[in-house]
Amino acid sequence: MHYSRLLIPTLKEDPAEAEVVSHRLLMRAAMIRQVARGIYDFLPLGRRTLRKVENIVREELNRAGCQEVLLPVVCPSELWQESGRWDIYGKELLRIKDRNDREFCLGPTHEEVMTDLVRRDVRSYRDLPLNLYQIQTKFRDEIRPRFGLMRGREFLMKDGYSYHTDYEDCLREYASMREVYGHIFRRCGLDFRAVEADTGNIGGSLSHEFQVLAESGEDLIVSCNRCEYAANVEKAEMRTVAEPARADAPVTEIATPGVRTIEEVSAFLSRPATEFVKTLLLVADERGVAVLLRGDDQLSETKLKALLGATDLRMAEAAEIETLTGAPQGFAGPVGLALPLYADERLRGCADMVSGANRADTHVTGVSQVRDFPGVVFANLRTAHAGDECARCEGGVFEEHRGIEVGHVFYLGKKYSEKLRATYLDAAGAECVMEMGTYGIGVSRTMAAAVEQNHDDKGIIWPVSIAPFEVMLVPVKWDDAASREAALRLEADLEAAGIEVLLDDRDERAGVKFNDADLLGIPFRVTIGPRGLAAGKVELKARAATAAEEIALDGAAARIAEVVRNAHQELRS
RNA sequence: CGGGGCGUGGCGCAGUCUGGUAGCGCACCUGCUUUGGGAGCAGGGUGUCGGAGGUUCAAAUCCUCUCGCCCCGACCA
Repeated sequence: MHYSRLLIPTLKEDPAEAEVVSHRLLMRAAMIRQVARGIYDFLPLGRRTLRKVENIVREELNRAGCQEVLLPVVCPSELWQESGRWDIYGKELLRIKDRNDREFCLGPTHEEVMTDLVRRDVRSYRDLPLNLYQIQTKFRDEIRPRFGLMRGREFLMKDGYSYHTDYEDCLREYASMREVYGHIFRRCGLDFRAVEADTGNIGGSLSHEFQVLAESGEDLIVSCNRCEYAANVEKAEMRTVAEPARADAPVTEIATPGVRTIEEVSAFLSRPATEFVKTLLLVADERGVAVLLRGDDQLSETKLKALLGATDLRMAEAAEIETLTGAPQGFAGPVGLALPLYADERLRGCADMVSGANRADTHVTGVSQVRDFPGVVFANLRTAHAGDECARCEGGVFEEHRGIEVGHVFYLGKKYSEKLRATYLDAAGAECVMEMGTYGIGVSRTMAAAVEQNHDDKGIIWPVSIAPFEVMLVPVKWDDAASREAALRLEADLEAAGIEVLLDDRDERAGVKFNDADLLGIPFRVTIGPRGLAAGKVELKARAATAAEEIALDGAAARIAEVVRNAHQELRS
């Protein structure tokens, strides 16, 4: 392919709105353009990379026995009414009406539609198991789209759903998908972790997220340095290490006018945050509860929600706090608080702590758990951090990473199949509800994650498996007949060898070509110039490498093709 | 939804406070010179100043409304 024939309007300057590396570089390298908030065009190069990711996904899934289908973008509300999600999904679900005033939504996920397909056409246990997937544009009207392709409203997603006769078979498929996802992301050249995750609103009880490690990631995860355990910090199970108990002290009230936050009170009293009981007021399914944490810990709402079995959980508003505690925000404490109390394990048996007094402008010191607030339910409620001890092994310690969630696998059970009556007849002729699993991959997000992980200050460094082209030919003097001839021949030879080649046939200065080549990030660059040709040589440089290698023009195509194949091979091992 | 910011040529921005002929850099077009890491000179085209309304002799600039985009928060596959 010749550069001048492709639409590649690279940008010399950073677009003002791009915050993160992938957004900036994908824009500058002319792979994407924003059309509206969270909605993007894919230009030719971007389309090619997206297609590469798609094809890796497709190949690996097909190999694992999954079948590709294509479901509609516009989905009738009836199915969503049936599952009950029409009313609970909220504003993220973009709802539209047709000319007859019938309600539809743009599919943000397709459990309903896929299950509808299956329930209509699958009758017998003989037809199961079944794993169907599609690669299709999704729309979620996110409150706050950001970071380019990382959190768009419209995005390309692979979503798959599996149907089984029983739990064991569903778990087998779940494990298989987990493994396949590993192959997929390895082939995409990504450094990632499969982490245990919360199942959120989708429901179900078993879930792994595939997190690409990157500073710009929106998720925080911990992984054990000793065993395989890795989890979202919201979910991670860690040990509570016993602290040396401090001596009891009498409860003493202290005037703290206008001093509210842990930081403020800590500074005011000159005592560390570790000696504070932080009291948070929340509303769980319309019911007020108080959660106690050590001053320096953060609540994991995920863990609390799981503990309470609540479907709706939110922080109390200022007015509600006054009603619940009798004091303005910033002065709540466990002593004498007439609410259900849930405390993080770390507070078990603590003594001589500081907390709010449930009275305006007043705190108390000398609070002891056993003596002053014995009636609490203890649980692991705090967010995990680096340095916490792993609960799954002996002696392991957590490391902390930021991650970009590019894939998830969920065991769903019968949540949707029951509501939508997806049933089959077993060998005995009895009607049974199917077991389900659901498996997603953010295809466009994976593309962004790859850039987050593979770039330098000059541009993108695509892993060869998802690069828009494998080799870029850069004749530094396009108007030099010998250079041109050598470049065209090399292009033909490489293409004959099945290599995807981008030939920069622009009549530009060398500097411009090199800079664009670095920006586009095509993994191998071959520089062709009069200087080298005089000696029968061209220059081969890996985008990721600093040094170039001189190779003989004679046999160059074979040599380059080999290097490219090796690079592919490395991602498969 | 709350807080903050920004909309001026394709891109990046100045000009707005203090109203008075709409600018700069890059890109683009033409010519000459140049040519292995974003060339030089000369010439050229490019704008409903996001939109609507208002104030004024006069509005990019002041006022009101509105739309879009970005950031922070709440929220969330």
